[in-house]
Amino acid sequence: MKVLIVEDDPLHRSYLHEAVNAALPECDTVIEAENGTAGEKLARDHKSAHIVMDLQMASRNGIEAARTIWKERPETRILFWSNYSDEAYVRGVSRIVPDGAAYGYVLKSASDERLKLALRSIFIESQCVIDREVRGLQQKSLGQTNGFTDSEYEILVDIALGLTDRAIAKRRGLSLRSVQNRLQQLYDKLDVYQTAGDDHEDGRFNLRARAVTIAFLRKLLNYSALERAEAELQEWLDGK
Amino acid sequence: MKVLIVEDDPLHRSYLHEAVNAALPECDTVIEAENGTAGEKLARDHKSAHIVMDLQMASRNGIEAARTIWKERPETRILFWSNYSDEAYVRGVSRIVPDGAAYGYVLKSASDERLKLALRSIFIESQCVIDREVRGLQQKSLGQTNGFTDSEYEILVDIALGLTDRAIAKRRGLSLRSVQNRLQQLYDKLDVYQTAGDDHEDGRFNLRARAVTIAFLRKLLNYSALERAEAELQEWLDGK
DNA sequence: AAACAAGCTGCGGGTTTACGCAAGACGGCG
DNA sequence: CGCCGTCTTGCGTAAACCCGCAGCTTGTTT
Repeated sequence: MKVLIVEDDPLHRSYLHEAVNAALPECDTVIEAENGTAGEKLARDHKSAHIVMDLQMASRNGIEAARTIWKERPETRILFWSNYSDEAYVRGVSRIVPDGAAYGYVLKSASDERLKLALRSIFIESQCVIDREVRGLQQKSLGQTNGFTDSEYEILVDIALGLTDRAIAKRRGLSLRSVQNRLQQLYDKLDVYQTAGDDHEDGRFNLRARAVTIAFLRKLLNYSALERAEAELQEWLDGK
Repeated sequence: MKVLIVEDDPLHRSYLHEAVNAALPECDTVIEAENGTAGEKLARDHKSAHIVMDLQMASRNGIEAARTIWKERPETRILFWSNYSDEAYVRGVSRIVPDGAAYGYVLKSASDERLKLALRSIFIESQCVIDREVRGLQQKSLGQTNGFTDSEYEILVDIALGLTDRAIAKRRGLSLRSVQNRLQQLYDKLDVYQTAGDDHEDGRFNLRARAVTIAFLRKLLNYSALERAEAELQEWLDGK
């Protein structure tokens, strides 16, 4: 059995290496990559079936890498090992995991024991292991209550990118009014009004900008999500 | 000699601990804190004069902590040890360092050797040690060319928070038109137009939102800067 | 089939933004 | 002192944004 580790930080990488050795005696080879790009390449070359991967990496982040890896071989088992449980990450991962694939999401703050258990569960038993904290987010995020629909999230990303209503309409194939409808819906859910008007007339917020701010503060968006969205946007722009 | 380490990540913390021991034989005590709040408290209790600190921490980030520590005892020597050289961090640090204080900014990607050297330079020789990469940013950031004035940065933060022109005017004691002037200035510097109109009429951006996006992508803003700004805003709002 | 909820769309109007134009205000400089 | 560059402010306009109202198209429920 072979395990591929994809992780930026040398300290964390060697820690993972040890953890893998300790948890999986049946594993005879461990290979390492220090960024997403290298990770993809190694996964392809070695036909890796077992991967442990960080989400936040400079060159090409974990979600990007995982997507292309899973596209090539959907049965690959991936354990995401991340510092954060940003809703943006959780949503990003949920979007790309293939049907029936075994994967895991464990926080770096988890104990050695938990990490080892997760390694065995996923790689040996093919079971999904999602950190409790992440699980909670996932439920409320994908469930309708208090969560955001895909279309709501989509428009959130669009205004975060700085598109005008008109541009969004064109991009998503909607009328201007529909875009604005969705915006209102979004403003509602993000509670932009509460913080906005308050009592006085003066403390007003710019709804559109404020929505993005709140989304950021709530980690519904983060840098990596923005980066990804920006890349998609450019792609779309080039395709006229 | 006593050294205080303030760092989230246990692995990095113990690495730092070892590095300090190796680099500073004259150091007899090392104490550790795992977040900014605890760091402040320990610094106060122990009257720490030598601190190594991460910037990105969950509970209270390094900049916040450093500010209050320096406020109480400006001669404290602090070495910032960070993963990133976001312009937002660099600017944040430059703002709070007291006149003549010895401090350092070293990236986590630096070699053991560099870290040890920095430790000795700052704590023993009272010299400032700024990572080359960070230094570059600092120069161009604070120098006028291609850098952002304080007033430009200020208004960038304000729109990133989602304030309206009117609210900004009130907050900063300016007229509406002046606020809009500064916005235009900002749009210019951020090159919002280039990406905006391009050729066609359709691909238009919402300048205000786009400026924030670009600032984020360029790491002129980041989560921690936003968080800080939001806290200041709330404070201002409460003070009517 | 009728009833209903949910989403898309056009219309209209009130507000906010973006910005050109031009008139002061302030600080250096020859 | 007068000249000049930078910053501020008011006026005015065109565009973009926010949103209530109402008519339509769906898919779902009873």
